[in-house]
Amino acid sequence: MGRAPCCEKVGLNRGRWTAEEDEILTNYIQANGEGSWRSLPKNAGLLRCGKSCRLRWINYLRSDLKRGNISEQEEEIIVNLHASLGNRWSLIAGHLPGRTDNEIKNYWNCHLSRKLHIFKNTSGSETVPALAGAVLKNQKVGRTNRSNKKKNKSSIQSDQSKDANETVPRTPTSEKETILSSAISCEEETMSCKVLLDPCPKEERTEIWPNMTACSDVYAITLEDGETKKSISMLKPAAEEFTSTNGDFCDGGVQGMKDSDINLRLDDMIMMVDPDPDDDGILTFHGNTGMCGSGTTINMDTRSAISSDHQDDHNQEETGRLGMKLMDVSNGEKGELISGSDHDHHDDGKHHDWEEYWQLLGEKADILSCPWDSDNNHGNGDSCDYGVGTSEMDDEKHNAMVAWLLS
DNA sequence: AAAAATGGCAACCGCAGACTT
DNA sequence: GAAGTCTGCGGTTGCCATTTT
Repeated sequence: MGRAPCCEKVGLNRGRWTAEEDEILTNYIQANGEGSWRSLPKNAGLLRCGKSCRLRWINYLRSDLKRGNISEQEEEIIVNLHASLGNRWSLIAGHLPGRTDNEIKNYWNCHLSRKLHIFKNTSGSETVPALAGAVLKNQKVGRTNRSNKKKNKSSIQSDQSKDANETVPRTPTSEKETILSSAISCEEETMSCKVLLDPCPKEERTEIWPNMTACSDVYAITLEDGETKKSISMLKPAAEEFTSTNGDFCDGGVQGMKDSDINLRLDDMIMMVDPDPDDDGILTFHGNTGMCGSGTTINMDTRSAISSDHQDDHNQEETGRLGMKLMDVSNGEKGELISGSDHDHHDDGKHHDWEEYWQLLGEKADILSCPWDSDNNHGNGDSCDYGVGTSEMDDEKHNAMVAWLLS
């Protein structure tokens, strides 16, 4: 069935609203209330599309709108909510009284995504935090040069369509989102895991890890279980520290980071995530964009932690903890327990084949449709022989990996 | 001083779910 | 249950002001 147009566009005004139109619309809504947008223009005597009227009212004329710049507190809320909600601007706006989804969306596209872009570019090519990349990738924005856009509209459009093929869907529906952001899902939704960008006040960082004075950023994983909320902070070392003692951080660790830090983090994570290892560790993992934000860090830290903490004793208890239950996210059927024991870093010096693991994971979880089987995602062996390129590992793969490590 | 680039905001478009007939 | 309509959402584009070259 073809969708009928919302209105006849012939003979209607478009573009900027005049003060007179604003007044007519305001007066009409004050007298008759909101709603019936389709018939409103006709009844009010406006030569506008109903949708246009609604948009004008919601985004500009409503009396309860807050004017002025977005405050730091509001920005923090936006960043945090975006980390957990993604581009659901209306939901985010719901937490910011007086702000509209359009306003927040514009603010994000103009300010925050640029900040993240800068963050990305100043973090070093080898240690690009996936957050910036993920955000930009998910949004597919990255404000382009308007002039160039005008000049090269056709080429830009072809590039966009190309991007669309290479990146995640631009607006996941709830179902799609379940698949995308919860590439790994567990039996029941009893907890959710979110990674928030830098929600930890700077002064608290030194309290958490006083020997990490050069930390440039803190990420936090927030676990929510009904009313309770637990947070785990993840530190991102300053760029200059983000190298290993021998050039291979997987084996050598990270300068400026002590093993105790790393182990503490993993232990904390395990305790937080799975306080009772005997249960099935029922968890659900959400928030792909946010989680991607700490991609490099978490990836590196947890691997390092595993290699230092668990490489010598992959006993059943530990691997049981690290195992996960998967379900087919597309049909809701439960999957079988997959243990990570065969894919970890063993003390024979060999790194077992993660690619096999991911393949298995994909089969079990029915997430093969996720676009992470690019050759670019295959480990090159230079930086780490886990079969997964660190900076190139894509979001879904990364999410799944972290979820696996956490669960 | 002029042109180009950039920033910021407002508005439009198309899609999809909810609702109605 | 199907068809039609309404509404809301997110992505994109247009326009204008400001800044940079």
